[in-house]
Amino acid sequence: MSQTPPAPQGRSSAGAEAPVPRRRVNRREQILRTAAEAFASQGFHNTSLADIAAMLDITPAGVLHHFGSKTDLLTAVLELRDDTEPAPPGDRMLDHLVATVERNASRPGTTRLYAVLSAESATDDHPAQEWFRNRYTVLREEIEEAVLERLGPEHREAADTPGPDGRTPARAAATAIIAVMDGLQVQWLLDSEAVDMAAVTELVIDAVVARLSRPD
Amino acid sequence: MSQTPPAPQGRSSAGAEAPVPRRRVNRREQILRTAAEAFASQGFHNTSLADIAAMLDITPAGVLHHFGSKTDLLTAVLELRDDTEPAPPGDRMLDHLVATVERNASRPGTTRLYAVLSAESATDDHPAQEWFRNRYTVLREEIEEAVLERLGPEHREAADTPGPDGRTPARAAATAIIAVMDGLQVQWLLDSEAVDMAAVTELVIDAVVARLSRPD
DNA sequence: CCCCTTGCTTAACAGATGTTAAGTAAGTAG
DNA sequence: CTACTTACTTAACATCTGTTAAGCAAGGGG
Repeated sequence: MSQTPPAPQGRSSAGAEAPVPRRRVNRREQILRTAAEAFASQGFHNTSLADIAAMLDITPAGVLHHFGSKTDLLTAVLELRDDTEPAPPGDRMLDHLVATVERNASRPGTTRLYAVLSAESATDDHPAQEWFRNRYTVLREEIEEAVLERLGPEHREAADTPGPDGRTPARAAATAIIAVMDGLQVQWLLDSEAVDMAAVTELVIDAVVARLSRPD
Repeated sequence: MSQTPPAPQGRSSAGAEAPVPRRRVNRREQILRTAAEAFASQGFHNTSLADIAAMLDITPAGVLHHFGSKTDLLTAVLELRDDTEPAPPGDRMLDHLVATVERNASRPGTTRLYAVLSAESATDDHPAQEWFRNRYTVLREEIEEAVLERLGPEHREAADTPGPDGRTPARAAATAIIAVMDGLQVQWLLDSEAVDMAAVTELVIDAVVARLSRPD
């Protein structure tokens, strides 16, 4: 399960080293990034504190000194959103989504983190469940708004009118866009040659928006 | 993690029972279904043989008597496709997909099994990785064919012509359709009230096919 | 009646798991 | 120099992990 043997438990190997210059840089963040990497590679349940500790060359207890428990660590990792740029408001957010997907394609680590954890969170009593539930709710609202914006005033009303099930077409479109982005990640992670995430995302956004403009 | 205490390890509780009429029905299948249920609820790594054994009221070793290892169990579970009806060929397969999604919405168990395992399989050295990689490859080919069929002869050629990246529009559409179905499952598992899987799937299929008909 | 197969059990294993408590060494502020 | 804080370590824990080996009870076929 882990990638290295039990780990010799103790700084670097031999003893005649320079005492390591006591980093003043946030050790917390360093651990956080390492943990994120590990969770992305192996999922949450299949990553042990020993794995993470070994990557940092410290002991499991050393990790727990900064975060009280493994669950707390996960929570902190999820909170560490590295959206360098905030999503622009209005319908330009849809372009931003495609750009984000494109950027993700060059960073398998972050991509895997959310792809793996979001699905894992759907299991019983998973500590990240509430976090993802809330994330999807907010995302659906934001993207719905962006879709309405792009449609323009003449189609806006139709797309904003709830159907028989109480859900608006624009909301369905938003749900679809999020779903494509998520689903693509899994396919891409398994076979990156076969999938162009950004192109397919763009295709779906355009297609769905066009569909709301004229239902035929 | 498990749902019951360590499990008293031994058939039913007291001893004065009828000897249990030695089921002749395939015990293997019974175990398989139970394991599928457990993997769906908790994922593969987070499910122990003890969990599965407890649900069957036997010991972990009893489970391993039928399947040599936990990994073998997973493989067997994945092979157990319960597609009651085989997918129809031609463009009617697209309708079949929507019907399948609709049926999935009434069976959270199976839905969760594939949603959770497919994402989990994207982690390092996961035993189900090859299985899912192959599954997606085949699915993409089949759905691409169905999309071309639906487009009709007049648009077929354009959709079947590879773009600059060597991938055909129809293939991109197939990738998109699969991605939506997968992504929807996670959103739905986390918040079934908020998502109508079948409706959104249909929306995307229609929208994407229409888009291939007239690119605007 | 014997033997084989099926379906388990009990026992033991080697190792990993998250977490705790207590101690230690180094830097920092006063 | 002293007191405090930070960042760990060592040690121990209780529990769970998948897996193996050997044995036993029941039913069926001969």
